[in-house]
Amino acid sequence: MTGQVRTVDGRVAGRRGQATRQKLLDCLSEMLSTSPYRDVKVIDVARKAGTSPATFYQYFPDVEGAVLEIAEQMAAEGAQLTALVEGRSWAGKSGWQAAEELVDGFLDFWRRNDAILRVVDLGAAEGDKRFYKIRMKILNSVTNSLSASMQELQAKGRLDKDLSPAAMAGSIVAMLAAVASHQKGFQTWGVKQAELKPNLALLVHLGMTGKKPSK
Amino acid sequence: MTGQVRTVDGRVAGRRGQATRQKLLDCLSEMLSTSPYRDVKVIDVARKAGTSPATFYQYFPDVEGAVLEIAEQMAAEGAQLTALVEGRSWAGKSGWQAAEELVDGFLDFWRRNDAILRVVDLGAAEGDKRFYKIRMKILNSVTNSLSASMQELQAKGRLDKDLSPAAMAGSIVAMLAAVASHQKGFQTWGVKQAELKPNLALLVHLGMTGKKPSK
DNA sequence: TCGGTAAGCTGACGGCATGACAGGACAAGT
DNA sequence: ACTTGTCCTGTCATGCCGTCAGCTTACCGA
Repeated sequence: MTGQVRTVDGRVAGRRGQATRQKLLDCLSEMLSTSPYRDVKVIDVARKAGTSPATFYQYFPDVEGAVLEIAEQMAAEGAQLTALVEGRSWAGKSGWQAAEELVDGFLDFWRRNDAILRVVDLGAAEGDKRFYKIRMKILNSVTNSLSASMQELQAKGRLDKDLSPAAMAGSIVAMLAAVASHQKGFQTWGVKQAELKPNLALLVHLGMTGKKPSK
Repeated sequence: MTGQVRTVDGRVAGRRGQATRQKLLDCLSEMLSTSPYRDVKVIDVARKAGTSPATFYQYFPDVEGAVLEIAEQMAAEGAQLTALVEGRSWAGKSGWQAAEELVDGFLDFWRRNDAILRVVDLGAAEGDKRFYKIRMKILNSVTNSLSASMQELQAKGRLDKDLSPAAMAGSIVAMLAAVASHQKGFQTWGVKQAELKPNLALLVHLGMTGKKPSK
C-alpha cells in the first residue's frame, strides 16, 4: 500500500537507513514531550539521535514533515478506539458501562500520546488539511460509531428525532478530546481524575440517550 | 494597579513608544491568524509594522512575551463571558434559553479570537503556567458561575448530590471551548453551524439539570 | 531660545539554525 | 579486489536571532 520508504532525494532506504530514520522519529517524539513545539530544532533532534542535521534532511523535508509521520503512526494505533463503542448497548446498566469505558479508553489514549496530539490539534486548528485529516482519522471512528448508535436509538423511538446524531456525536468526542488534552490542567485546578471520569461518563450517557443512567 | 508600560531595559514608554508597541502587537496578532505559530518570525512582524527587529526587542523579550500580552488583553475582554451565566435561571423555558445563549456567546467569542486562543491553548497544553493562567481567567468565570448554579440546584434537591459541580462545569466548558476551536472543522466535515448549536445547548442543559429541556 | 535629559529607533555584528551538495565510508554481491 | 548503490557527514551560503553602541527626536525647565 504505502510502497517503500524513500529518502527525500528518491533513493530507497535499506535496513540501516530505516533504523536511522526511526531513531530520528523517536528522538523527535521525545523532544516534543519535553519542550515547546516552537522550540524544537532539527539540530537538537539530530544531536540526540547521535547524527547530523544533514542526515535528518535526507529523510524528512522539515520538522513538520517528520511530525506528520509520527502522527500517522499514532493515528494507525488510534483506530482501535472504535472498539470502545462498536457493538455496545446503550440500554440499562450496560449503557452506563459503555459510557465509562469509552471515557476511560479515551483519556488513556490521550495521556499516552499527548505530546503529538497537541501538535496535531494545533495544526488542524490552524487549518492545515494534512493534520486535520489525521485528527479526523482518529476521531472519526469513534464519532461514526456513536452516531450510528444514536441513529439506531432514534429508529427504535428511544431518542428524540429532531437532534442530529452527527452534531451530538461530534460534540461528545470533541469534549472528550478537550478534557483529555487538559487533564493535567484539571488536576492542578483541584479537580481530581477520580471525580472527573464519572462526570464525563454521565455527560456522555446523557448526550447519547437523553436519560440519566441506571447504574 | 499595573503601573506604567515599560521597555525591556526599564525606560517608561511615552505616547510614541506606546503607539509603536501597540502597532507591533496588532501586526503580530494579524500574523498569527495568517500563518502557523511556528513560522511567525520577529523580523516579519517588525517589517509589517514598518520598523526594525531591534525595536521589537525593546518592548518584548521575545515572540512569546508579545503573545502573552495579546492574550492578556483578550482575557480582559473575555471576563464579560460571565454575564452569559450569572443570574440566569435553569428552570423551565428560561433554562433552555440560558443554555442557548451560553453556547451562542461562547462560540462567538471564540470565533472572534480564534488565532490567539489557539496559541494560548497550545501553551497551556504544553504546561506553561502563564498561558494556563490566562486560559483559566477566561474559562474560570464561566466555570465558576455554572458550578455555583449547580450547587444551588443541588441544595434545592433538584439535582443529584453525588456529582461534582466543579468537574461537570469544567467538562461542559472544556467541551464548549473544544467545539468552538474546531468550528471550521465541523463545517468541512458536514455538520452545519445551525444544527451544532442546539445540540450543544442540549448537552449543556442535560449536564446542568440532568433533565431534558422544555422549550 | 537654548541646552539637558530621557525616550525612541536602527545599523551592525557574532552566533546559530537551515537546507543543499559533493564526496567519503560502508556493506553486499561478483 | 572491484563495483555498485546505500548511508552519513563536512562544509558552505543564507537568513534569522538577540544585543549593543550610538544616533535622532521629543519634552521640559531655565
